Amino acid sequence: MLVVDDEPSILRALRINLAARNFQVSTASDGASGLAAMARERPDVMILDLGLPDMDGTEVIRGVRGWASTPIIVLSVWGHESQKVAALDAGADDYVTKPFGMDELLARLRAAIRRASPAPDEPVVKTEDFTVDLAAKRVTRADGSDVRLTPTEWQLLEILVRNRGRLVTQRQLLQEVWGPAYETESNYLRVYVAQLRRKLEPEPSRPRYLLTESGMGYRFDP
Amino acid sequence: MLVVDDEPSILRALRINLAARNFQVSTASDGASGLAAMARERPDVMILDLGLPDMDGTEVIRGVRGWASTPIIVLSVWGHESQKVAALDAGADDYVTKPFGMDELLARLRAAIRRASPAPDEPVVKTEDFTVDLAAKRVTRADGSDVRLTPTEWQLLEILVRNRGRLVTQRQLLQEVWGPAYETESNYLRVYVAQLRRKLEPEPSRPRYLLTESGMGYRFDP
DNA sequence: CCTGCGCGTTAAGGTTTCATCAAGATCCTT
DNA sequence: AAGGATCTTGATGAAACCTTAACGCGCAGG
Repeated sequence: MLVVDDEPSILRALRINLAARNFQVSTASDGASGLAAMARERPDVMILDLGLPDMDGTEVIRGVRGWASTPIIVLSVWGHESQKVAALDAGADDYVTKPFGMDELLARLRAAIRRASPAPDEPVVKTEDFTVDLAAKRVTRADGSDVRLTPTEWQLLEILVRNRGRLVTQRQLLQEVWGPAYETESNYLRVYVAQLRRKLEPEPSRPRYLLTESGMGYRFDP
Repeated sequence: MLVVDDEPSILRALRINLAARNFQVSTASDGASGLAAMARERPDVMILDLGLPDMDGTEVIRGVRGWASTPIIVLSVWGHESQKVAALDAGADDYVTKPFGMDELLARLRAAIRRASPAPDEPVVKTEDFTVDLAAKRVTRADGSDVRLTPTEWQLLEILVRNRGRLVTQRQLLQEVWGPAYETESNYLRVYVAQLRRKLEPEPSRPRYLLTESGMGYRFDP
């Protein structure tokens, strides 16, 4: 996170408060060095005071918007409404007037960050023989062909893949796929694990990825 | 655009000003009808007054955020800072205190809309048999002829194409096309997917692009 | 050696889900 | 106000899926 402000007191207050929330804070005290820091460090958010000594705040905003869509929160002493409009239309994401409450600023920061990171990238798990894409709900064999999985098969595989390398107990599997009432129906597991092996393993009767831990549960080993 | 406020004077002022800017405005005067209107009309932005007669404003925000990421701008008389924090953390995008300047509100609206419609990464998707142009809302067959799609057909196709390669659950499709109240009407999907196939697939009864994943949803595979 | 247990495998039945068609209801335009 | 397009709704046969039961195998303990 980058804070650009020419008042040392504000800079200090922000640095302390933000650092206390585990934000990585860097600072700049004029527009030019702010833009330079922006290019150098690529922060997640920029907090920008409009009253800078060297250049107009909207110029800084435009300078950033030319190449990045990083959220910009503008900070400013109470000015004319047209100033807010200019800053927002230049590409700012939010506008807070000083004096401001730290809690409000933090909340607006969270909102800006939340908006900017919409894609919690789901992992793609690869093995030598197939690839599991959790986001697309898709399994592809090494030769490129798709594997057709039924809903239950997919649920089961998903749990095992999300816990890859770890042993998952029969109880947990049954509970998450079939519900708490089926905790003891380990028959279901045998049937469905066998189906998954038939579809995924190069040698279904000698499993390499979907391993049985006798008496306990199953493990997916990539 | 949807405005939810219980003060008729504000409602009128906003309606006039927004309509003058060529916004399509619809209104609601309490939380419940606001949520209903949201589901029914799918506006691009929601302007929400926190002081509603029937329910807490943050509840409305959460109600929307449960299924949509439509920008929400909160309007409120000056209150305690914690109110702002609560609204923003519930999922609001911006917070404006009354009395407010119309120009500022409009600028914040523009900012919210700008953020919500990010640069479409790949607005044209091609297959061997047809081309979908998301920006122009147009589908062209390989021989150059246009495909006529009804609004509902287009909405459905758009979601599938935007998520190309990924499985989209029935739930998500129903929610985004027909609204959260239709989550279980999977009949609609069958009818409309069949229509899309009839218009796009070379062999409608043996789909190549619009694939069914039984029990889970549909997938567009280019 | 026999027995019991856990696991793998297979297949049949019953149920759910899907594709397709068509008729009414509704919306929109003329 | 009529007509066409579009959207709902219901019914039907077909396909996919889930459940269940039966049987074989290997292994440990009696």
